[in-house]
Amino acid sequence: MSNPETITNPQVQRTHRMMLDAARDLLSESGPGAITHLRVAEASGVARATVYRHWPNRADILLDLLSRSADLHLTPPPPDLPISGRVTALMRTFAATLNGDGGQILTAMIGLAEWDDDVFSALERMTGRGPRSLRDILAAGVEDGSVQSDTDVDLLSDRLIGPIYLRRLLYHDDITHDYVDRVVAATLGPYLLAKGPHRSDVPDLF
Amino acid sequence: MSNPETITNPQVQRTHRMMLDAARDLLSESGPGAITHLRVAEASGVARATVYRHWPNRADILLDLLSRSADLHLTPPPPDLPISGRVTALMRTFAATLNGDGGQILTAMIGLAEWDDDVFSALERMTGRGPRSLRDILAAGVEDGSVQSDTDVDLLSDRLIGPIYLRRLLYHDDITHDYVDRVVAATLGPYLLAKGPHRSDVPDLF
DNA sequence: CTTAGATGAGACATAGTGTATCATGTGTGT
DNA sequence: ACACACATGATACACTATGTCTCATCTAAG
Repeated sequence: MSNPETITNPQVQRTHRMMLDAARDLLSESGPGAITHLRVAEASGVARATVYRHWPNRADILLDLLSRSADLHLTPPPPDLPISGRVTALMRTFAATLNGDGGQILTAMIGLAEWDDDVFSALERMTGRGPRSLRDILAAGVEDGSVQSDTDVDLLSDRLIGPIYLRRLLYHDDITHDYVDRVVAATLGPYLLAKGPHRSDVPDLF
Repeated sequence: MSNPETITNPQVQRTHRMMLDAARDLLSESGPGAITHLRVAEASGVARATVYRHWPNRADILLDLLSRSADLHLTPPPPDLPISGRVTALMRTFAATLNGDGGQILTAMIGLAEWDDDVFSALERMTGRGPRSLRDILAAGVEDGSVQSDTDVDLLSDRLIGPIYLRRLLYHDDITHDYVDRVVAATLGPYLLAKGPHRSDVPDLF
């Protein structure tokens, strides 16, 4: 039961999904405070003890929800795009996740993670230290000479992602494509080396 | 009782402070989940009903704690420093707040703010949309010609603060002076116009 | 000294936690 | 088809916390 991936028993899968669906509804309707074993049991029609059997702690329910709904394992953009295009594409996808349910669950977990080490490590596993893909793209840029060679890739990644999180977590604003584009242009721009025709605008990917 | 500032009754002030002290201890020892009316009452020796009389909701206790302990109304640095120095000084002060108790309470409140509008507006009031002082400094820089005239001050402020929050909220890393300095150098640097001898390093203020 | 207001003490109904037991139902392998 | 393993349902229990209420007592201010 601890490894939901390896469960084949259809009975278990059925109840698990029923409870998760109920939990998802509770979350979007009334927030994370509404996610209790009791309410999930009542909302899903499952016995209360069964909810405890699937998730011993409340945080585990949220964790389970996040790992499913929030697609934080971002699909890497096509490598034939120029670096700036790949970075923009990745960050727009990331922004879309934050704008949706994922952002809500993520916010709740960031609060929980402050005092619960289990939640923190799970969170770290999912968010990564800034999406790894982003740093991979930047490193590839350094490799092929389109990004300055002395670039601190980790710091640049933080500087790209930081404003996005800030806007979502503290301002509660939707992260628009325009905002992403302006952050990328201002932050990544100075590190780009002219390779082919220089384009200050970003490709219209979506 | 709703306006703690206007209370003159020493009896009320006494019990209020006793409860706040107990709440502060509970928070740093066991996290925000430990802050319940019951525990605050027990830890402070005050009647349980009195705790409810001072703060109807749990979030109000955290709110009260944050508004006192977290010095988010940052003292503006001396105006005789160059812009880069003032920005660095302000951000180091800000980082120090986030590294301390303020960061812990802030994180808890960010989680609560997602579903509680009262908490959100209180949070917004305290954090501002990025510390106002920072944008004031940047605007002053544009004014006196030491920062490029076409600078988007709001965006630049986000890009300066974003990585700081990111490191604190998601990585749980202490925000070092070195980190602040590198963010400022990389982010603010390109917008600075040479005025007097250019210094890429930052003043050693602390 | 008197009075308004705050606190202390305790009761009450309700919600949620975490564990335990036992009967019943479901899936899997023989 | 059958038996066994296992998950679930139902229920009970002790415990913690919420939120409201009442009334006696204490404190501060006029």
